[in-house]
Amino acid sequence: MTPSVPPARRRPGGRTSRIRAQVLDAVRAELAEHGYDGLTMDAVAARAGVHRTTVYRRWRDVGGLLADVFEAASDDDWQPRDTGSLQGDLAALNDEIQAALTAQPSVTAALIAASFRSEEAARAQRRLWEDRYARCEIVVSRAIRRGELPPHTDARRLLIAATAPLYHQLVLLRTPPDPHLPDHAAKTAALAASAGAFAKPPSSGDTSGA
Amino acid sequence: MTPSVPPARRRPGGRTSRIRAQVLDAVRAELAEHGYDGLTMDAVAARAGVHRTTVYRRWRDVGGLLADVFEAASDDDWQPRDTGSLQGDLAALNDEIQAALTAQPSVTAALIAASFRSEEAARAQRRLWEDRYARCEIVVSRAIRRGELPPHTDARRLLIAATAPLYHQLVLLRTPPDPHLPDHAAKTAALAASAGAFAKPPSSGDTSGA
DNA sequence: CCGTTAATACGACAACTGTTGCATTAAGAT
DNA sequence: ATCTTAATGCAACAGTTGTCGTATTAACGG
Repeated sequence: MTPSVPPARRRPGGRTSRIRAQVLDAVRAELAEHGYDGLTMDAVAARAGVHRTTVYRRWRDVGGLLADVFEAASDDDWQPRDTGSLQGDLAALNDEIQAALTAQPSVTAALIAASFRSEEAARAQRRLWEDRYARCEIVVSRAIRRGELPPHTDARRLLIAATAPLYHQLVLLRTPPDPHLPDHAAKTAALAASAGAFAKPPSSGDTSGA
Repeated sequence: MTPSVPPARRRPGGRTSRIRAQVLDAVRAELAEHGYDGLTMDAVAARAGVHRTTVYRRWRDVGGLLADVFEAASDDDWQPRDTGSLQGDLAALNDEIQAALTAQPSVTAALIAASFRSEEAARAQRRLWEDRYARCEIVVSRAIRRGELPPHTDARRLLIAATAPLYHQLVLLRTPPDPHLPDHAAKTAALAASAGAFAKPPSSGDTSGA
């Protein structure tokens, strides 16, 4: 019997995948245009040129649509820039975040907002965050290798400390973007990090790095 | 201290205010029970023991209900604790935030999530954030008075740096609560602050604080 | 090529959402 | 106490949302 086919689609042929692409494009477009509130199953189906029942049966509800969009979002080869310094890397990262969140319209911001509408979408989004922060950890290991940071620095906490203020201002507080904030948050986090604020005990059995 | 009558209600008598209280209680209860998605005008009216049309006419939609809840939330005398040190004050603040966000069920978390559903609710929430962060600025001025911080420290940025990681983890990333995070984030922010990371140029015409 | 059947389209339907006109209740004024 | 009318209750309505049975299309296998 089938050795390791993904448990999913039994007929992933041309039409099926074409309709998926049409529908996901429609979701992103509706999100960007009308925000999370304009995202109705009906509008998505109409824009995709597909019948309502097709969308209902394959994706069940708005949460299913969003989850699939998050799924598709991981399929890229993004990685953080290498600027040669920790502060520079964090600032470049923050610049990207600020640009993505303040674009008009911003699919990113709409996706974050929309993820509160369903548990399924929230799970998919959590996986995406996890993926992105994992890819960013190389920024920290590079800094350790350069001697900018003590070994056993907690990469995740440092990255969150550096990026959280941006999300807080733009997503939760919804204040207008501050052009200095990306640099400032990066600088603050780098300062605290080099002072050892994110040191963690070496994980047992791992006495010397690499 | 309300010398001028609010320009609003032409008949704020017993029944009107009683119904408002019933409805807002119902909103909070529905939010806590079923989250933002269970918050329907119909359910609120039913729980409040009020007719649907009454809710529709007075609050128009879910956004109006939420905005009124945010409005009512400012009517308290909350203020940050005074622990004697900057780090202690920030940690106490973070403990409160973490407790509010991880309560089961958490009205706070539900309100944040729900605020993405309407522009009106978002505005009301922005006013509430502004009010809370303004009340917290005394933490910074106390620290300056104690000599823990340089004068002209940017209170808002410091407070956001200290609290943002908590919101990021619990609201956006939705990771399980870390019991050490409140203290750690406070410690990190206090460290950066005392190193002058939040210094700002003295505002013109304000040469010496108070 | 043809047969099988998963995937989609279609149309009808119940349930829910929000609106409107009118009747009823009670707050504020005389 | 009585009057006025703002606020609420009531019932009927149109539009929307989600579901289901069935017909049609096209992907995969021979």
